[in-house]
Amino acid sequence: MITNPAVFEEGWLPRSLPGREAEIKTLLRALDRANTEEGQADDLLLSGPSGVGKTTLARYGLETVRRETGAEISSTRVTCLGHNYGAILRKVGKGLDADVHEGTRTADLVDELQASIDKPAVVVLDEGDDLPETEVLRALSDVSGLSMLCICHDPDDWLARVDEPHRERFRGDNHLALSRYSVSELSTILEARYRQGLSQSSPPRRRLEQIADRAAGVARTGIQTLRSAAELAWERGHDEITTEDVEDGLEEARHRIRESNLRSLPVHHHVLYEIVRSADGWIGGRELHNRYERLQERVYQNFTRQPIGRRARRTKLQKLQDYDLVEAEGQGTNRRYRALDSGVQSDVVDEELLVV
DNA sequence: TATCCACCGGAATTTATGGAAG
DNA sequence: CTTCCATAAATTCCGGTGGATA
Repeated sequence: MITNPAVFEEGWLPRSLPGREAEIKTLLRALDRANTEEGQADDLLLSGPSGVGKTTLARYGLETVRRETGAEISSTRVTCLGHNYGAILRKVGKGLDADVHEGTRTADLVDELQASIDKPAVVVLDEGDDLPETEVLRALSDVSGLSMLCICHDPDDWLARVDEPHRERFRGDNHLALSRYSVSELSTILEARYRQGLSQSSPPRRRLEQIADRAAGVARTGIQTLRSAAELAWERGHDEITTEDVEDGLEEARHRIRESNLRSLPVHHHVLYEIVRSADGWIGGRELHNRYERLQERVYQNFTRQPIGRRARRTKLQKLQDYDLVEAEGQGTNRRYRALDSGVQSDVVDEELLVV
């Protein structure tokens, strides 16, 4: 039975990060430069697939350097997704308690930031893949005492969009590329969560390894699977988590993650997703577009948004793949799509509207 | 085999929108 | 208020690819 649900929450900060020793060392060295005469930490790029602990590592590093060196470093985390230059800088300002308010002009934001900084500050720019312009990086790097910790999925793609002079700041030791965990590492992580969130007794290592293996080294999936599996074991009256609990727990965990992914997307994605899902199996590009065009008038009359063209639809379909909602295979005219979990359905687009 | 057609996705270009300036 | 501007989103354009047809 789960005694401490907080252990399985997204924002839980563990006491240690097994399997990330080398990365922590590099991270702490970069942050520790705030304690030198420069009074500013090194800029850093943190990259890796989703769910492997990029955000957690950043938080851990900041906590640790504050605790171990007694350094006064202020920090704030900003999610870049869907925000522009002004919005991001305002969030940074508010996060660092700068004198930034409604009336502050965008042009004055950098000055306000500079004026309010009296000790080293670190801005964590999360979800950096969608950071639209490099203008934000340029502006923030102009502020002395302030450094950036950028988080993204694909470092090559991210670096390619950063202009040349800034690119060098995020290379070599200033780029930490996190990979998925090994089964042994993730098992150790799960063991700690088990002890803190479930029961004092040590769980069977084999079961934890099974979860780690099924989660393919993705910590978020593994932790959520452990949570669901434990709940299922309790409901089913088992003393211990069984293989079956793990398999069903994995499904539940994936289902939850996908539902929350779909909810975060706008209307067009929902329309396309529901068309793919209603196909009940693979659907070719040609038929997908035909259905969209046949249904668009009816489906979109409930929304302010207008239907989009074919090229834009492909972009949305790519996003659905990135969000683990749809898979695609084949090239050219051969390409086809399929919903990964047909149980995940949109609460925005009514499936009744899709009936041909 | 040669030719045509449709789809994919990168890149360039245009359009829409929201905020700031006058 | 209107005009101007910056940015994100959508469209247009195009080379690559694969299936169909003769």
